[in-house]
Amino acid sequence: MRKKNITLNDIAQVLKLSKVSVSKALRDHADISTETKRLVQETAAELGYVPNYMARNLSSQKSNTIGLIVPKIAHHFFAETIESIYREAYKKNYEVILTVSQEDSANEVKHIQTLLSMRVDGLLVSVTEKTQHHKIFETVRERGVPLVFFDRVIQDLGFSCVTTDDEEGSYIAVSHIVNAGYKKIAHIAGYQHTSIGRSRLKGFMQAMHDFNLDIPKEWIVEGGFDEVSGHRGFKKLLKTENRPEVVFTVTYPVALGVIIAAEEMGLKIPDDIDVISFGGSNYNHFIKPSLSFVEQPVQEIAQTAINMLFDEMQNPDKKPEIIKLPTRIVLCETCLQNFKGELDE
Amino acid sequence: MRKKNITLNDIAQVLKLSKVSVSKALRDHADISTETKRLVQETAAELGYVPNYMARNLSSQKSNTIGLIVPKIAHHFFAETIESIYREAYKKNYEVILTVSQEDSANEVKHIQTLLSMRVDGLLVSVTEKTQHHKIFETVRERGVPLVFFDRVIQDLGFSCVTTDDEEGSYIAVSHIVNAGYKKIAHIAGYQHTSIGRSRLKGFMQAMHDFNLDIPKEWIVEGGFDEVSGHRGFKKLLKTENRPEVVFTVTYPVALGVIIAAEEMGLKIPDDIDVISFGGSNYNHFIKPSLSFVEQPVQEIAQTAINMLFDEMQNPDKKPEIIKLPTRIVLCETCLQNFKGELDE
DNA sequence: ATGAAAGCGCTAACAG
DNA sequence: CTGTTAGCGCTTTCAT
Repeated sequence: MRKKNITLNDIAQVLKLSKVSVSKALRDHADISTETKRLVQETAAELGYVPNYMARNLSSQKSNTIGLIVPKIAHHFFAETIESIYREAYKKNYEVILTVSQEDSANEVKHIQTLLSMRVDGLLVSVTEKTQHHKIFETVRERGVPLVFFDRVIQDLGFSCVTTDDEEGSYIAVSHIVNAGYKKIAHIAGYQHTSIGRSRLKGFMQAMHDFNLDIPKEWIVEGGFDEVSGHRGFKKLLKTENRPEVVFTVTYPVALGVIIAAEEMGLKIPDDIDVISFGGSNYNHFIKPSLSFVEQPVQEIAQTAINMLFDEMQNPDKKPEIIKLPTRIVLCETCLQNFKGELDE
Repeated sequence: MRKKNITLNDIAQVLKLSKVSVSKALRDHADISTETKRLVQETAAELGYVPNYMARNLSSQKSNTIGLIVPKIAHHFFAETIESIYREAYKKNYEVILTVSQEDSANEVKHIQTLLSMRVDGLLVSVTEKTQHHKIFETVRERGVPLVFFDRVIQDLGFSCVTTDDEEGSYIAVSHIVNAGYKKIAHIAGYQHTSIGRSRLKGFMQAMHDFNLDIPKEWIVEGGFDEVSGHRGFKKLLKTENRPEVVFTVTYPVALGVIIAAEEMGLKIPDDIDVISFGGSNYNHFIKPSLSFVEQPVQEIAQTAINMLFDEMQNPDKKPEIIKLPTRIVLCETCLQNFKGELDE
């Protein structure tokens, strides 16, 4: 027995106006007298009028929504990013349609199609750790829907990208590790078909090279971005004869995997083996030992990405930009120093 | 220079069919011959046709979306719940529109209005810790939009509710604490205008009563659900002469606040004062000491809630149900026992 | 098996 | 300032 929805016409009839005037009044259009506006607003409220966005959007040819695609939610970086994006979008009176690919690129494709069908005004995407086929993004390009990649990006597609300066971040991490007195440094890296996997490894290599440090092949292990990958990677790493003194992980969850693996193997962190990670977590203070890490500018990434998207929505001919935001290192209980008494000077 | 969107008509013209037939063919309607269907699907793909959901929904009077409102995302319970809800919705080919109230009931109202405007087919909501005015929910009722509350619910509004069995969970927690040998038990409780705040306190009181334990007034501190509240609550609790031996917190983040406060005061957990919480976290294994806690059936809540919602969407006259899902206790490094050598038997 | 007509609720363009 | 006329792209009867 659901009540029929009130429409513009219903209000118009009550007030003996045309629905156009009502529509205008409701949207505070300059055409309408203050008096009529008041009247319309009042009766709309009385009748419990709820505008129908589907109709509004269909006729105005814009949806006032942006589509957001992330690989997962229950992850510090994405949870924070999503919250920031929602906040920014609300400020500009946009609605966000969030979809979760669950690290599955088939889902990703499906979601982009859905979002296109919904006629979102723009797209914000962070790709899965498996995304390889770029055909769907060409479709997006063809439809002329503005898109901005963030964090996990695909650079050569002609879309704007906002990321952490991953390369520099890794470089900073290695510099710090070296300063702490280590020479035998391993890297549990991300998949090399992903942007962050590649850039973080690249910064690592560059730094190692600049510091004249050896990089035995076994000290670089490639994998995903989650705990399981960290666990697996660490075990693999410790199988070799030539053990590293410290492990730099591509993400925080990977470092967590390392902690578990180390515990299983009876290794104490940071005494037996030390750890530092790319990316932190809001509960890092609570874990023992709390990890030193390269901090990503989470808020800034979200804000920059959505602002760029809005820019492109307003100006479709805007040239795509690649933006890399700087990191800083946060020191906690790991990788403090390895001098066992010797001083830095 | 964005390309014009392909419509049904475009396909129809190419194929010299009517748009009706094309529409039917695309939706695999029984009216259409297999041959024509194939033809239509092919050219649709060729032309890069993307259906316009706004138009489809406007004309079919349903949106195939459900609205989801949560107080925050970056919180273990909600992050997990949201992921589950998305998964379930995708299975049934529904899209989810997530909105975040940020614990602000004005936002909550605004979001519900937006969601109603979007003509979502159903609503899934967990209210803010401040929600007091229920007028908006009456609006939802009047519009006949199915709604299911989950976790943070409002019971007396005639909507279905799915929650943890909070009362029982608290009871179990206290039972366990007593078994561990404690008698002086405090509770950092949630706001008493919230469902979970009330139920968790109620279970606590009942258990204390059944075990014939004293509850000095100062041992019950009321507040919010976040770290800050825990921190504040603990400090307040420890000001009294008569210190409790153990603190039972209304949420996991509150327990984290307690940990910080205890650390600041130089108190060791669990030796100087012990802690147990309602609700856990996926990183609990990593913190020291890892907390024992009452585990909420996160997945089940999400699944039950969304299934009930789908039921109500299909059968609008279905009676609302109140469902409480059982908890279990998870023992980690706190609240293990307080016998200092004495055995349990 | 196919299509013509009507309409979902709204906004835009143009007149008065 | 107010209203008329046309759609937006699709689905739903109801004919044929």
